Amino acid sequence: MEQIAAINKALGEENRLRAVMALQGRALCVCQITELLGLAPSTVSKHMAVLRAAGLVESWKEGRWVHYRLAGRGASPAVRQALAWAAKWLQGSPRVRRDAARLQKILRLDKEALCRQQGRCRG
Amino acid sequence: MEQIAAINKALGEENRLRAVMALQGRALCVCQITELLGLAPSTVSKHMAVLRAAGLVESWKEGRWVHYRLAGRGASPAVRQALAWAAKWLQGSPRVRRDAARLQKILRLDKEALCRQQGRCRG
DNA sequence: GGGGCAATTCGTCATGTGGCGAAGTATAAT
DNA sequence: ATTATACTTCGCCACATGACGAATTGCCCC
Repeated sequence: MEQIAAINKALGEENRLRAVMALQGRALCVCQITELLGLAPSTVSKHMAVLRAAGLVESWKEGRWVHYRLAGRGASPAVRQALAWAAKWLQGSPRVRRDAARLQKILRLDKEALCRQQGRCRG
Repeated sequence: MEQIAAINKALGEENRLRAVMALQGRALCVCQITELLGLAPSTVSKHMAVLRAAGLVESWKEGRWVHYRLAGRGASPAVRQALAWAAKWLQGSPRVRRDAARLQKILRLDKEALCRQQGRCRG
C-alpha cells in the first residue's frame, strides 16, 4: 500500500511527469533534464530521487554524468503499468509535445555546451 | 497534464486509497467512510472532495446523507484505468483486507447507530 | 418555525514539499 | 596535485497539505 501511494505521489507532480515523459524511449543525464525543465540542478536531482525511490526510474553513473532511464524488466508490474498509463494519457498533452520538440534540440548539443548554456560554468 | 497529475496526487495518499478501495462495488455515505478510516468527519470530507475534484468519485445527496461511489460511465478513460490499476495492485494489501472485513461489520449497522458509536452525538 | 443531525467550510496548527543557492562529493582533465 | 565539472546533499524559505474542533449549511421531523 505504501508502495502504491509512493508511485502515485511521485507521478502527482507536473515536473516529474515531464521528466518521465522525456525519458520515454531514451536515457538522459541530469543536465539534459535540467535544461529541459528549466529548474535548478539541485531541484531536478531531488525530483529524480523521488522517482527512483518509487521504483519508476533507475540510474547509473558514467564518468562524470549520471544517467536516468525508465524502470525496465526488473521493475514491479505495478510500476510498469503505472508508467504505461502515464505515457498513454500524456502523449497528446501540449506541454509534453512542446517538451519533446525542445528535447530534440537539447539532444543535438553536447554536454559541455549544455553546461555552458545553463550559465552554471564561469568559463 | 494537470488532470493526470491531479489523479495521481489524489491517489497518492493512503487514507484516500483506503476510501477508494472501500468504494469498490458499493456506495458509502460519509459517516461510514469516517467510521472505517477512524478520522474526523471534516477530514474525510476534505479527502472525498479531493477525490471528486480529480473525477475519481461522484457523490449525490439522499436526505441528510451524502453518498459517494467510484466514477462510472461518465468518467474519462484515464480515470477509469487509474481506478482499475489501483484496485488491481491493492487487492491483496493487508490493510485493504482488514478494511474490507471491518467494512462488513460497519455495513451491518444502521446509520443512527453508527453516529452514536462515533461519539459525535450526545444521545 | 425550531430542534436535531449529517456534511461541509472555516480557522488553526504541525508537517511535508518544491524551489533555490551554497557546500560537499566524486570523477575527469591538465 | 590542482583545477574543473556533474551531481548530490544541506540549509533555508514559502507554500501546500493533513489533521482537528468549531461554526455553518442543508435536511428532516416535530
